[in-house]
Amino acid sequence: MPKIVDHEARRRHIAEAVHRVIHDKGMESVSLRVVAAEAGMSMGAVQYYVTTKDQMLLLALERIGIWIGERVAAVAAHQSTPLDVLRATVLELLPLDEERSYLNRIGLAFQASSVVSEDQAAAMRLGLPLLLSFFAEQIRAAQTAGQLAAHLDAGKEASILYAFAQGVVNATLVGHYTPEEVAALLDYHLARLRAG
Amino acid sequence: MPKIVDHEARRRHIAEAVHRVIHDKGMESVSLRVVAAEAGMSMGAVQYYVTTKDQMLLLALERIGIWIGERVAAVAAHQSTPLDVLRATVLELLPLDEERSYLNRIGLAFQASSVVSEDQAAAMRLGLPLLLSFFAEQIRAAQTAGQLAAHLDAGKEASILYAFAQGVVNATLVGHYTPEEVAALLDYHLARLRAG
DNA sequence: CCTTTTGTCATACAGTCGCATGATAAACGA
DNA sequence: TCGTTTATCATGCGACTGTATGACAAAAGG
Repeated sequence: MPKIVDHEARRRHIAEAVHRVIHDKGMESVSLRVVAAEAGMSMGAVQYYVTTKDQMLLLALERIGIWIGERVAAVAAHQSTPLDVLRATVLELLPLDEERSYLNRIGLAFQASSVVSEDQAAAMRLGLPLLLSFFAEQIRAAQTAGQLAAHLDAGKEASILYAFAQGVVNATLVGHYTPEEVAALLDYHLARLRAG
Repeated sequence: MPKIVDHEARRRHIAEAVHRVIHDKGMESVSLRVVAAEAGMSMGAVQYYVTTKDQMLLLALERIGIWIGERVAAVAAHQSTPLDVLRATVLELLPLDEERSYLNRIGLAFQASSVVSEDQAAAMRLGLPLLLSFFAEQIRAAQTAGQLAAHLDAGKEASILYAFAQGVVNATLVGHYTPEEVAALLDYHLARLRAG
């Protein structure tokens, strides 16, 4: 077993163990020992790939950013019109089923954690502009295709759309909305953008 | 000093110490000892008013809900038209200055914590419908006053407005938006609701 | 064969955690 | 005045924390 080890795979394995711990017991119960147990390895092995707890959390944060990005890209690729892309990608970000709830629970935990850790905040800020500019791009494409009103400010609409999604995530995770209500809200908002 | 003590005041004092700890060092570093030190009292004294850590956090959560509610009510009382009320109360919820950032940092921490604690989630769900129905009420009033388009669904608009606010809070606390951008976004959205 | 590298492990360390307990002092009711 | 209640405090307990260290096994290079 020694010598030849796929470091990338090991790191991903650790990151996913962190994800599961955060999802099941919250950020407060993330510890090297707990994560090691969840990953099925000894504490020393975890320490070999991750020297500090902060680094471990940062690894898990980057990993989930990549994961979400891949999911969004995959969903976007299956749509035909810009408006469909927009709607589908926003839906992908909302906690409408178990897997998306899983991602959003972890995301919200890191959101709060980032307020206190500048390293994590910096990692969070990396993905955000990408998503916002992607949204804005789709809005502009939908405008030229006649799917959305031409007078909309694509940049501001993208920001509002993303903020709306994040806010809905918060409310839904504390149990305020059902998936049906969430989808209805999004469609109501998007319909508003169609008419001139 | 013994015997006659204002329990309400003591509890508020403890809750505010919890708030400061959460704001400065995050939810993870909330402990009975740290809070006691922050409150300037011994750990035993804290335990006398709060038997468990979870109870202490719940106290701090309820207290901040009350605080935000009072602030919103106070701001709303100083406005003349329904649309002004709406705009002013949403602005009050956003991290546009140090005090509102303070409140929102703590709020976001509890938002994440509530995902894992059902007690806290229940407390969170108490205030939410009140705010949403208040928003909806103001929207309807603005509609009858001719300030907002009559065809809007007041309930859905209220939900979207609140979700937008929460989402903007998240992004701003991570350092993505400046206060000016936040205010511009809100005004852009509200302006959209004016025209028919 | 021997040495070096790579990976894993158990353990030690000082510190903190939540919670429980018993002592103590101040003010009230009798 | 005396006991009771109210409030505060210091301290102990076992468990857990993040990090550091040294031993050790398996493969690779000489």
